[in-house]
Amino acid sequence: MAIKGTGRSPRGPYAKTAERRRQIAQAALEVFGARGYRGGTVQEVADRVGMSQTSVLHHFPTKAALLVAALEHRDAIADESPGTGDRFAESVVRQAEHNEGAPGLIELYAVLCGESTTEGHPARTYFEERFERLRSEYAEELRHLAEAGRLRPGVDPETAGTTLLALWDGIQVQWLFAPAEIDMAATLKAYLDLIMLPAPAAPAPAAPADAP
Amino acid sequence: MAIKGTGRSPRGPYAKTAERRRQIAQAALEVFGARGYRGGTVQEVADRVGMSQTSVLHHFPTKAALLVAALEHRDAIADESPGTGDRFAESVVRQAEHNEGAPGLIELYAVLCGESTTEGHPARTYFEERFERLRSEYAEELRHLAEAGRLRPGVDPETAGTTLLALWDGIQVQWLFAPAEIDMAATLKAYLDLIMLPAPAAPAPAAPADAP
DNA sequence: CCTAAAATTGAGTAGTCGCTCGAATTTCAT
DNA sequence: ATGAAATTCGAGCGACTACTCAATTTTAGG
Repeated sequence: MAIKGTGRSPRGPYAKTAERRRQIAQAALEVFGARGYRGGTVQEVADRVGMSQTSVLHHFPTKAALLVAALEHRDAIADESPGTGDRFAESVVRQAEHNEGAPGLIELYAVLCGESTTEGHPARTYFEERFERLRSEYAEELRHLAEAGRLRPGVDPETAGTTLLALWDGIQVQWLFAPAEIDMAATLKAYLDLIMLPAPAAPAPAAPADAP
Repeated sequence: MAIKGTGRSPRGPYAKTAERRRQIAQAALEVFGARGYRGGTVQEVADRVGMSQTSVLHHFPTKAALLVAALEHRDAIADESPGTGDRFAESVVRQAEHNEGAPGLIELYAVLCGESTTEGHPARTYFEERFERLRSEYAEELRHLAEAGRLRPGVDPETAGTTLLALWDGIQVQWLFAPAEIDMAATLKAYLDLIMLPAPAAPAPAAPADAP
């Protein structure tokens, strides 16, 4: 039998194709980050990879598909699942510091986030789902911290989660306009310090030590 | 001499012109809010006012000028100078509640804020200046509150001002994606309650009143 | 009323964009 | 090697864009 694996007769992609697609996605990330989706062009992406516009559209059939590829590529690079428990605040701050070193990621995020609120924008559902997912992830993490007594009394985990997400997005935009004046990580840390209580210095002793 | 006032011979604008320009600016606000600057068209603005594209460009010579007019029109409608002292927090929350009733203003702001971070965007300096102005306004207001002992110890006025601004912008974006789930005013109030201390119940009596 | 400035408009221009089509070239299992 | 599939590309299409120009209509000062 000449059939190998499933009986699909068409040949698969060539060896270098995966790498080519990654190059295109990276270029799309940079172009849409610098010019927006509506402002960027397929030609510009092609130029950056050094190939023809037609070839780019061979790998990603439409401009919208190119945007989706750019967003997925960004996810693969930027998004790190937040630490839990004690490490939650720490990991949020660390990721903010890390992103500061890759401005292209922040640009893409900020530009498309605003642009995608417009009618019929291909990234709309991406951001809708992302916001809902992150809100519930943050809220759950903060709920655990509250149960552990690490949250300042009166702080609502859902509200604080929404606030943290909004603050993060907002501070990125301000940073893009004035990178010298804005310290993203410090601002996030200040908010987290506000809603969180310091860990007990040591495992709380069952009974206070007697004074001699 | 036939010269009247300053010696300008050309006639001024007609009576209805000011109103026409306001209509155009309002339409531009709606169009750019719903489609963005790059996604919106001059023709669409003209259609909404019910006049030809050429006439719109007679009043505002370029598309960029149309955007500036839309932003200035928004400022005239939306921006209210924040109250001072005790009324600062109150007025921030009130303005958030008020804006919720005019989604077009929030759309324009959110869309253009992100879009204007891109290269050569005509609204870039508008947002640069706006952010810097609001940061210093908020910081100064919070500094006064700190001097009055109304700020929680350890809260830095500059950081809190930047945070408030970032939070406000970020929560607007989340609200645009999920208006049913997000309460902008409540989220802002929760942050303000976190950084502020309640006013002393009454002017501290010099001496406790005697009980008969 | 008259007339010059202001406002409005239809037609048109040059340019750009996403995308298609057919052909040439490269890859790679046989 | 060979040939079919995968990839690349030049040419071009149709639609849309901001903006211009010349001509007409409306306004209002004298």
